[in-house]
Amino acid sequence: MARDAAARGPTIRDVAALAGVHPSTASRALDASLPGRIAEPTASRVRAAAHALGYVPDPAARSLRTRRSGLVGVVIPDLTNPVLAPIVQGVEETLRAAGFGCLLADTDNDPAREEAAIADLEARRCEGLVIATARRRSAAVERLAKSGPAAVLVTRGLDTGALPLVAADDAQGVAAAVRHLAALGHRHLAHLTGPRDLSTTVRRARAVRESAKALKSSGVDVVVRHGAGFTIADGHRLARALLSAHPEVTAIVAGNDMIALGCLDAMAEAGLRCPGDVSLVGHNDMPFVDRLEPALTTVAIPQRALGVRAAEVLLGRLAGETVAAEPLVLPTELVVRRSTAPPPAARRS
Amino acid sequence: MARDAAARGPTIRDVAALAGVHPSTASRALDASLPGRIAEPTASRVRAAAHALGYVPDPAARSLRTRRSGLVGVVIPDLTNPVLAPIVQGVEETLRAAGFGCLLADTDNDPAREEAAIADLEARRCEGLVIATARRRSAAVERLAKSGPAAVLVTRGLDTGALPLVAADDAQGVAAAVRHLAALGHRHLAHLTGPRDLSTTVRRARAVRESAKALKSSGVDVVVRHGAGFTIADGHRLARALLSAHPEVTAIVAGNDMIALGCLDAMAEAGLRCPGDVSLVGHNDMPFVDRLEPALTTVAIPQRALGVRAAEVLLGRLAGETVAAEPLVLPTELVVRRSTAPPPAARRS
DNA sequence: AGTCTGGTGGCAATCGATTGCCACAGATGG
DNA sequence: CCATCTGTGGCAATCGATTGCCACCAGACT
Repeated sequence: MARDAAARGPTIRDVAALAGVHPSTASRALDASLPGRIAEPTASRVRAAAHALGYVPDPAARSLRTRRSGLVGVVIPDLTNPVLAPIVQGVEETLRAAGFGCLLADTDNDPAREEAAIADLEARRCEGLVIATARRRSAAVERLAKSGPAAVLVTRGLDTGALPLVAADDAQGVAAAVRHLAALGHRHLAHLTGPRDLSTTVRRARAVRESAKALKSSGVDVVVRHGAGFTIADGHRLARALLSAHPEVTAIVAGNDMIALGCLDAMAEAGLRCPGDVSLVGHNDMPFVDRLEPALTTVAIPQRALGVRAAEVLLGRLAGETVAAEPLVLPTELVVRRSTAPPPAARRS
Repeated sequence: MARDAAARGPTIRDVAALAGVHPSTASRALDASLPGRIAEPTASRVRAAAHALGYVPDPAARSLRTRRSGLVGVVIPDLTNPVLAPIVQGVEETLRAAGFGCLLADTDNDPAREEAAIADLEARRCEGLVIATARRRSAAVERLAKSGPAAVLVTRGLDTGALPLVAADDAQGVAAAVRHLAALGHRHLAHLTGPRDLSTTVRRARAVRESAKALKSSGVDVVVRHGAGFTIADGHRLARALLSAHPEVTAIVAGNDMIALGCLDAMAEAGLRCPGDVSLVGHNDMPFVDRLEPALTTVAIPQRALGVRAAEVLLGRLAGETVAAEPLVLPTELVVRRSTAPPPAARRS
């Protein structure tokens, strides 16, 4: 009974017949990019016929002929990371408004799955790719600069800069975080972050180092530690090790909010209070971190705007525009909440 | 320079030529569902040729001929609702493993956009639809029971039951919540929830009422209030009104975790402590509610499993199986954390 | 009056894979 | 020795929309 899926809809031939014209005329009449190609009386007759029949062009047939699929692939590392939701939303909304469909692929942070996902999306003839999973050097992603569909990276860029990147101005945000902590009186900072093969990691780590160096005359120093990933568990491990190895540290700048969450766990475990004993700054301002205990001070990135801009850059490329080689950098902002405070007086060195 | 996208890949004709066979033979040799149709030596020659050329069949051409697109549409109300992320992940992973691509559509909780999204997904010839946005009576969704691609609903069902539904056993979870509160000593409960046109809302509300009624002999009563949506703001409004109109209420069962968050805001505003003054139970156990202050007691639903099962049911339908008319109900579990406690003695009636 | 031009619309090829039907060869059996 | 059968592969139609090219017509200009 559920076999009647073969009920095919009307074709352009049906429309043409009803309107009393040739199929090619019907096709042109319905093509909005050809204004005036078909005389108005004829065109409106065709439109009326199409409407009467409920005609919807077959995308497969159209795609076969035009070599365009109307599809864009969106490759993300982990949908359950709340920071990605607004980004994907921005991408989807912008692309949909432009008539593209979004094929979603979650790689679970696995390079092998990323490569498979890109291959699959290519096989499906996506016209463009929005990639949020890129590692600094990734053969699969780099190849897209040479062949394959147009690709735009969000947040995570390539060392070679071979593909357009839309990212937040992490450096500025992180520098603000370091200055904020220094101004509160902290002198021994730590930066706990993710793996070195992600551009976000190195950008943020470099910014932490540089802004600490700029404050060296005030006695500020920083220890940087890299973990295997950007997860709560990674943050937990990193912070546990740090707190025992470097008891002098009174403030942590986390590589992202997930790591910050892990830091909170480690502090609780060690009997340290935040911000009483150790201050903490996150990164990304993902949803709900303002409702944590303590509400997290963090570097806010324009999540939705990142998605929107990435989609816009992609649309530009698809329209033939040449994109700037420089990454498109969107402003960040340090959001000060309750997880940062002056260091405990007793510890002050 | 970015204009060489016309570089078409090899076609089955090229493969056939290289293997020295007819294209139709090549097609059959590459079709895994036709074992033995082509003699093994020939078939392996074709496979070698395909591999050597890096042949990838053109989905448009295949789709045109076979009337199958390999696409499934996923319609969700709001990607930034964390409860959806694991569901979508489960759907995507299961569908991908079965060879389908996921076209994502976010409706922003807007029925008009839902209808548009469904129409678009149909126009793109999706073979199936996973819909998480259904209202109890929705012409656009109901029509899918009669025509259009196979559809499966997640979480939110239709009154008519015309489409298969995969949902959590809310009734059981909510009943456990009510019993938990009653056991703690609460007598005046409230249920603050979403709009009546969502099946989840009525399921949960009914379960609250019924389990309260079962405890009526113990003096338990409940007031139920419906809001416009399932957002934090809705919860906030609802709770503010409730707390002033019903000061006797000492425990709130929220329709979902977002509403619970809003309740927390309203309590803070009213100078009430949770759980000191008012206890609170959420629903869904979305990510991070265990890290709130206070950690939220909530009804956990098997989020990822819901997505997986929904995808499996859809795959079954696509394979021609007849699906049960009864909704597929997955077990829930009350997760007791810190937002529930005995009522303040002073208030006890 | 003849030719040119611009505006419309039709014709047919084309995109690439699939599949119903047919043909041929070799094997089997009567 | 012929008829039938089975296994293998080829032929050509087909899916539906698009588009390069051509044809026709009316009006305009010389």
